[in-house]
Amino acid sequence: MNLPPLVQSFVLHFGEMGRSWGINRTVGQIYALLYVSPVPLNADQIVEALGVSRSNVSMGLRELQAWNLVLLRHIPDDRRDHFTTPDDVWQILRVLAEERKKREVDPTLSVLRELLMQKPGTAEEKHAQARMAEMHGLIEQLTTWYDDVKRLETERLAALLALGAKVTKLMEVKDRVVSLARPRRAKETA
Amino acid sequence: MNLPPLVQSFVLHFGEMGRSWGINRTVGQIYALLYVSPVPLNADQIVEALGVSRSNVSMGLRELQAWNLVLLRHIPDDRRDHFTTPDDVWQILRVLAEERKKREVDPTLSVLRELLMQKPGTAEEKHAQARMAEMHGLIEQLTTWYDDVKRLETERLAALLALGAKVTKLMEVKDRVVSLARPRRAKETA
DNA sequence: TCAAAGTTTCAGAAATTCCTGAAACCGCAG
DNA sequence: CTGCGGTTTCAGGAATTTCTGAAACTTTGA
Repeated sequence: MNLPPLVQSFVLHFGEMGRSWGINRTVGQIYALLYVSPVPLNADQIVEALGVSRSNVSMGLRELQAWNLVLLRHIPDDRRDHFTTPDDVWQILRVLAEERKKREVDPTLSVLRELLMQKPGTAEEKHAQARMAEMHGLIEQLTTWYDDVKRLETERLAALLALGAKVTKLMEVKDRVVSLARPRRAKETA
Repeated sequence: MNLPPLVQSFVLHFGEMGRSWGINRTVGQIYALLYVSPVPLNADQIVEALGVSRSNVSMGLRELQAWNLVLLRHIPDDRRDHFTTPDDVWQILRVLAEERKKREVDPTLSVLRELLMQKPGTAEEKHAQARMAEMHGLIEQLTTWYDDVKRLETERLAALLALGAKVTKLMEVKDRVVSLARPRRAKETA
């Protein structure tokens, strides 16, 4: 591996991190390299930079494409494919969230749904099913929220983030306003 | 493996899922089993239920404890340790988020911070550092938000979730109210 | 149509991770 | 102290994943 030290540390870290992250070392390194590179790179340049085999790079790039984490760039007068990462980090975040959901959450959700359809035989199964229902409910809430939020433009999303827990303040205010606006009845909170 | 079919499917699914999830098959299975079990189980019962070796179960339980995903339960007049999962799914969610952050995000954040302190030599390094700064900024925003939100009680958190993207509506309302309340100057949005 | 440049596939070698059985360990009751 | 019920550790074999080099395939320009 022949890279400026700063870049090298970054690349190596991503390689290791990839592990706890569902992608392999090489894939992590390729991504990191493309992420910090000022220009799109072709496969051979990646081979050169990382010191891994050509085929390994090829497979890595395929995987990153499957994750929608790299883009193909055509350089004029060069037949070879060149690769970059999307450069807006928010965009990257969205892609990442979407892909992980697809891989880690959706399959579980569908298994749960299926199991919840079945008739429990024993009391034990009944209990198990109740627990599964709890899990299913939570995951469904989370994904609904996510589907909702992911549609926001970046600017609004950022604003929301910045607000953080203070949103609850906003909610309190709203509740108060609402209950002022119409005569108080029993405990009702919109 | 000798389990009611419903439970078995669930357990097997978690075993497979564990893969894309940073834990190994056995650990996933143990967790799933404890999650749906109506009573705390001891190690031998787990061995029996899953058909894996005693030592494998022992290691699995250790790992789950490291993740704070299982609880030790003492059953009167029984020397053996019994295990369950926390039963509030929201609680589980919190633990999970916390642990994953600790493992997947914090190390990256600290590497980034370190690399950002260094003086870039070449122009290439300078660009790389700028990219790292972007990434660092985003991650920091996200973790700040997370730290903020994780402190909310479950009820509020759920309310927030339910609101979903509608929060932005709330924000718009607020902006309008604020700008009504005081005389309009230049473009200022609190 | 062919050759050259580039890319992908794939079988098996290398590396890593997971799992097991045996042995060591621990705490306690007798 | 000793034996027992119980738990943990660990070396090495099994299984899985990752990586490589060679061969096959594709595209393009002449």
